[in-house]
Amino acid sequence: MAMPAATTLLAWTRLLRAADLASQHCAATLRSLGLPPPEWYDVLLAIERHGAQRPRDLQAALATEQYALSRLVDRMVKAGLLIRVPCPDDARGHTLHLTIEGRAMRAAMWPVYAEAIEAALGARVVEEDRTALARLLAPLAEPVSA
Amino acid sequence: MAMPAATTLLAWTRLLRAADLASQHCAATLRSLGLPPPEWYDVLLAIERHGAQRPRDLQAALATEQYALSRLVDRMVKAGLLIRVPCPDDARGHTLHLTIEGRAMRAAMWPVYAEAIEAALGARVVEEDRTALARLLAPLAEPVSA
DNA sequence: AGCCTTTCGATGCGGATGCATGGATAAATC
DNA sequence: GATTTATCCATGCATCCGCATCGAAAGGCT
Repeated sequence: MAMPAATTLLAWTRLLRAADLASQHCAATLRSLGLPPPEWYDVLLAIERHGAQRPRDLQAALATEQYALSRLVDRMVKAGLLIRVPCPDDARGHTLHLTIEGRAMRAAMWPVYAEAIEAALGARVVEEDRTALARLLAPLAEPVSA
Repeated sequence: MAMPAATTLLAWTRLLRAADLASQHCAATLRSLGLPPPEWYDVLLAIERHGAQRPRDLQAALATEQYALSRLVDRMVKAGLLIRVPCPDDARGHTLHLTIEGRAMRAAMWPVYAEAIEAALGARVVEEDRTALARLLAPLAEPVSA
């Protein structure tokens, strides 16, 4: 029942609040322009960068839950941005490919996403402090058990 | 369509990931012991500290959405931790009071919550860095428009 | 007083999440 | 090669969230 240090509590509340505000701002900005939420961008980008992938690989890369990704892919397939192609050497799985529309959507989202990130973070913290922030957050961006 | 600086993107991803991991760890720890989620603690603490309050005050203090708080209070009332008392000078509203059980629940949650925070943050970042982190996150813990 | 605007809090509805589980295939073990 | 175990992905179910909106009561204005 050790009471955490005051600095721990302060850092804790600010960390959670800052991340919440930032992601909210970003999601709201995309939404206000009729664009899909940030997660969609992350999926589209991952596939565009590293080629067609299987769900389990995306799952690891994006640090998302298995069922959450499964349903996210469902929605993106339904929206015509992704297609599921049966995996030749593993009948359990499939690979996820971008459609033309998927590629176009990623391109359309980027300027908006980038602008939102800039507004939420870049424009509010100077370069030097962003570097320090990234360094301090590095250990926290790894799983707790590790 | 300005591309954010590399340091901005790095800080961005780490911020979101760190907060997600931290809050996940905390929620999972409470849940594994059959305790309510962190938001419940925040409500209980706010009322215990500052006395009975109206929803709109809690809403400001906890930075939560109006409808989210409304339903959160519903659940907590149903669980017997809170009661809604009609407001004498404003027939639209009511004040939220802790029950005995509510007080007991807050006390029961604290050691677990504290331990989870310590594990997720306190034990992974030294005092000096926690202070720096809190300072760097300060501007980001304010609404984006401000 | 009578209206208009604002504030307070709840809620219907569609959609997303978390948890657990299921069905199918692949890999390992014997 | 047959049986067990592990992996891959989907899904039923309950809960929770987000958005919009609503009814009721205050507060302002003329």
